Amino acid sequence: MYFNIDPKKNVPLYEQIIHQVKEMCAKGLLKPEEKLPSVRELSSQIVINPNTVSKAYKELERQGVIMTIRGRGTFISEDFHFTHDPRKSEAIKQALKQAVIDSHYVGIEKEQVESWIEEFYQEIGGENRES
Amino acid sequence: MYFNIDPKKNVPLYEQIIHQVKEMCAKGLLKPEEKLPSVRELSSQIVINPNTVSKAYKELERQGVIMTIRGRGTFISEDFHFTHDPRKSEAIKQALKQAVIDSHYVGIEKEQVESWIEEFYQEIGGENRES
Amino acid sequence: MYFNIDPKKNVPLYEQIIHQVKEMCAKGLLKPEEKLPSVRELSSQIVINPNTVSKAYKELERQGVIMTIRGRGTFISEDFHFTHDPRKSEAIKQALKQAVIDSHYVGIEKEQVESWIEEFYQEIGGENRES
Amino acid sequence: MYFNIDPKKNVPLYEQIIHQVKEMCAKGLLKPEEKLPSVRELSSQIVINPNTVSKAYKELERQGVIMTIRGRGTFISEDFHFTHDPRKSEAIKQALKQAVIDSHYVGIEKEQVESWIEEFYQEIGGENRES
DNA sequence: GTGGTCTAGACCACT
DNA sequence: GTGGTCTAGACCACG
Repeated sequence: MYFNIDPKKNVPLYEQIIHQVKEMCAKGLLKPEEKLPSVRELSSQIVINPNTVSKAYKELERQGVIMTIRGRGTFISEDFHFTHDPRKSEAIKQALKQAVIDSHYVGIEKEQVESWIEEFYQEIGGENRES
Repeated sequence: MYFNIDPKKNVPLYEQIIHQVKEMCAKGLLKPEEKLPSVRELSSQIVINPNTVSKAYKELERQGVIMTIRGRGTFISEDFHFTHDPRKSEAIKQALKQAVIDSHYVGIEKEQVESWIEEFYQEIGGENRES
Repeated sequence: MYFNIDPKKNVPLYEQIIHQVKEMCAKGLLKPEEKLPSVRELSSQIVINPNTVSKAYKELERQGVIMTIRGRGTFISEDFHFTHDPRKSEAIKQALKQAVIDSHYVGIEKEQVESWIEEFYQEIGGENRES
Repeated sequence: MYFNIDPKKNVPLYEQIIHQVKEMCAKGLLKPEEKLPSVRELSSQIVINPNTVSKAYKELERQGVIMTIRGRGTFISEDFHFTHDPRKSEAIKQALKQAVIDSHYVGIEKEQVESWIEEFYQEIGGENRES
């Protein structure tokens, strides 16, 4: 459970938390039913306001990635199932398109992008929670 | 020069303009030295505050994508060259990673992502301005 | 006496117990004077903190649904009578209104809601304790 | 746009706002594309913290009831479509069941409940946004 | 002007 | 101990 939060990034702190939790889940570093650090714990660990951590946890719960049990804490969902939201799907496609165009302007080759994609799927691979 | 701006998206309007200009350039729909609509023209065309268009143009100029000639108007740069900024490169890699993870949570298959990437490069295709 | 308690719900555990006891009473599955499991029994049966069960029993007793006889245990009241509290009545009306509005937003038809209501009253049916 | 918020209720303030907006929409008192009061406006009107109003608006947006346009304000969605979430559906059914059981304990007759339901649908009727 | 993010600190309900 | 709610007040990005 090591978080790497950077307040200098223009990505909101709570989103950085969301991203990292999802990444750790996807990579199998966090297993279903595993306990996450409590709001207060994590907030003091990464020196951030508890409300900010809470906001991230709430959003993760809304997405079905984690679940909270009253008085006991927060845990990785054991019964995650895909959303298949067409709006999100479209948003992701746009994000990919934008990344490709931006990469083109920075002089990154197509092969580089494809190898990155391959690399990301390697990291997830095999550990896929649905398998 | 058809812009597709949607104020309901959570992407800032000025960024949407930037994205679309860059996309059109990458696809060859806008050629070097081609004239862009004036701030006033564009702002009335897409019903938007002129300041917003101005902000987008300023940023595009800063990135070297377009250039303004006083009294003549705004044009696509003819001498654009890649930046190779390692920070931007890293940011793009992170964006790609996040898109891959998010797609995983929405139930999008690896093949779908790869086909999208291929599709985007097809669109840019032989029209690459520096080829 | 089968309880179905789910700590993942956002309904407090002690309220879930209260609901289920009242439901079983209303359906006639628990008859007046019938003995309830002791706090310890129930808390170990549904794997829950004894304090939580105790809290539920206290509230049920306050509402007159059950009664505790020191040294003998806890029993369903035989002399329950309606409260006719106008504030509770209003609260229930509001809850129903909210459920109707929410159902509308989820796309549930009026007929579905009415059939559910009918179903619930069927379950309570001729077993009404004061009939 | 009259809100009736009561801090003494045990329903959270932001939920009361959510309920009332949804109710006004369902009744046709708020039309699609209509502007809602700004966060600051509403918060000063009902003497509440802006963050609380913001939280309510965020949740309403998540549910697709309203939409926010950057720098312009918050508006009723014109393209609302049902969610058909089976989990929400089940939650609503449970809420209805609980209301029926509670009403039974307060001495409310079946006919009274049914007449309330009918009344609520009368208020919504005809003005249904999807018609 | 709009909403979005973050902080600091308080109080409460639940277990 | 846990998370949930609310307040007060600050700063920022966007239009």
